[in-house]
Amino acid sequence: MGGPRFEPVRAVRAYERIVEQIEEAVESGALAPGQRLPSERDLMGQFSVSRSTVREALRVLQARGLVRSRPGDPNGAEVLPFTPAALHKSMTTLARVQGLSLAELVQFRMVLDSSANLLAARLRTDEQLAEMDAAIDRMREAVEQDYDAFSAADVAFHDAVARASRNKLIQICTEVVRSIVLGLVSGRIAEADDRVALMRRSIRHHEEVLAAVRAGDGPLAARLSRRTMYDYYVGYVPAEERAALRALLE
Amino acid sequence: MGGPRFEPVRAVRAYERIVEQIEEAVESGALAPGQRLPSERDLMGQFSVSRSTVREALRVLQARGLVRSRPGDPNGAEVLPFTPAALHKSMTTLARVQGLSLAELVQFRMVLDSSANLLAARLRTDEQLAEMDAAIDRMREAVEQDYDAFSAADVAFHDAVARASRNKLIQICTEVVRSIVLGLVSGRIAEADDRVALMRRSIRHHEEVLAAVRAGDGPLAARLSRRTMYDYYVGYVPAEERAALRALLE
DNA sequence: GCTAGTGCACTGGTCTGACCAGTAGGCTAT
DNA sequence: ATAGCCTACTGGTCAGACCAGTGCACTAGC
Repeated sequence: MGGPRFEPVRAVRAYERIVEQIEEAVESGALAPGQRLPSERDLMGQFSVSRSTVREALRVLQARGLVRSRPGDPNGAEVLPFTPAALHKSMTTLARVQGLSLAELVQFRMVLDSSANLLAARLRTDEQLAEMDAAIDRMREAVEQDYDAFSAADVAFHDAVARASRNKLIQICTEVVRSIVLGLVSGRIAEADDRVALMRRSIRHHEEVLAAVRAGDGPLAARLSRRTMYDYYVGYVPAEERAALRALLE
Repeated sequence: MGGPRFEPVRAVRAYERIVEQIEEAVESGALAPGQRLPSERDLMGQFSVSRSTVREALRVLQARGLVRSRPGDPNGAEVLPFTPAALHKSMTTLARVQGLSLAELVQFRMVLDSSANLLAARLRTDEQLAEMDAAIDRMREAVEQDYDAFSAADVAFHDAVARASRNKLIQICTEVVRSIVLGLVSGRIAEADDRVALMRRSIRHHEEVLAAVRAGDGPLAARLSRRTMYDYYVGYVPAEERAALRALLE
C-alpha cells in the first residue's frame, strides 16, 4: 500500500465552467450589479462553446439570482444586486418538501426575532427607535380599517428591529421566513372575526417590546418579543404542536 | 376611470412552465426521490417543445437541487431527496456578495445553537443525550492527535443538539452556516499553536453545556453554549467586531 | 431647428437535426 | 455458466435557423 492517493474526479460539464467563471466575477465584484454581460453570441465566442451551452450556463446563473436576461434587450444579461430571492426559493422548497409545519416556522421566527431584539436593545440608534415608533403609530392607524396596512406596519417594525441588530443574516432570514409564514396565515388572520382584538393586543405587546429595547434591556425585549409572536400566531397552530412553541417562553 | 383593473403580466417562457410543472410534482410528492424523469427526448414530446427548452428547464431544476442527470444513464434524470445544498449555495453567495463578516456568521451560529440548546433541554430524549455523550467522548479521544477528528466530533455534538430541538429549520440552518464558518477558519485552527489548549477548553465547555441540557435547564444551556462558541471563535474575529459577539453574552 | 415616426441591427427564446462519449443490459462465444 | 462484446439508448454539445421584441439612428414632416 502507500501508493499515491487519488481523488475522485467528477466530470465537469462545459456549462459548469462557464457558471463558475461568471459567478466568480460577480461574487468578487469584478462584475458589479447593473453591469451587462456580453450577448450570448459574444459569449459563445469568448468561451468557445455553442450557444446552447452558454444558455444553459445563463439559466443556472439566473436560477441563482445573479443575472437576469430580457428578450430583445440590445445589451446582454444584467448583473443583479443580491436579493434573497434564491434563498427564499430554496427555503420555500425546503418547507414544502420537508413538510415544515407552521409551528416550526413560527418557532424559528421567535428565535430570530428575539435575538434581533436582544441585539437591538444594545445596538439601536435613535433613528431606529424613531422608525419603530413610527411603525407602531401606523399599526394604530390601520387597526379596524385595513388589515393589509396593519400587517405592513407590523413588518416594518420587525424589519427596523432586525436592521438594528446589525446582523445581515438575521435580517435576511427574518425576511424570508416571515414571508413564508405570512403566506400561510395572512388570509386566515384577515378573515378572522376577532382580528381587531388580535391587532389591538399585538400593538400593546409591540409597545412593551419597544420600551424594553429603548431601555436597553435586551433579555426582557427578547422575552417579550417571543411572547408577542406566540400570542399572535398560536391560534393558527394545531393544539398538539403548541407545546414546542411554549418551550421558548420561560 | 373605473374600468376593469388589469394586472401586469410577465412573459412566461416555455422552460419556466416546465420547471413549474416538474417542481410542483416533486414538491407535492407525486414524484418521489429516487424516481426517474422520462428522458429528455420523451419530455420534449410530452411538453411539445424542443430538447433545448427541456434541457434549460432541467438545468434550472438541477440548480435548485431537485434533480440530477448523468450522461449515459439509460433512465432519465433522477429525483433527489431534499438536501440543503441549494440553500447552502445561496447562503454562500450571500456571504460573499454582501461581504458577511466572520463575526456575523459566528453571531448567527450563537443564536441558532443557543436556541437549539434551549429547546433540547426540554425536548431531548435519552438516546439523544447518549449521542451527545458519545460525541464528547470522541472529542476527548481526538485531542492531541487529529484536529479533523476533533472537529467532526464537535460537529456531531452540535448536530445532536440541533436534532433534539426538533426543529428542522434550526437543524438545516445550523448545518449550512456551520459549514461556511468552518470553511473560513478550520485551516487557521488546525495550524494554531495553541489548538490543543483550545480543544481542551472546548471539551470542558461542551461538558458544561451537556450537563445543563441533561438537567433540563434550558436558559443555562443556552447561555453556556453562546459562551462556548464565543470562546472558540473569538480569536479569529477582528478585535473591532468582538463587541457585537459579546452583546449576546449577558 | 426640432420632433415624431420608421427601419434596422441586434437581442434572447425556441426549434431542428446532428454527432459524440458514456452506460446498461442483452447476446454471443467460449 | 460466465466473460466479454454489441447495441440501443442516454445526456452533453454543436451548428444553423427563425421569430418576436427592443433600442437607436435615421429620416420625414413640422
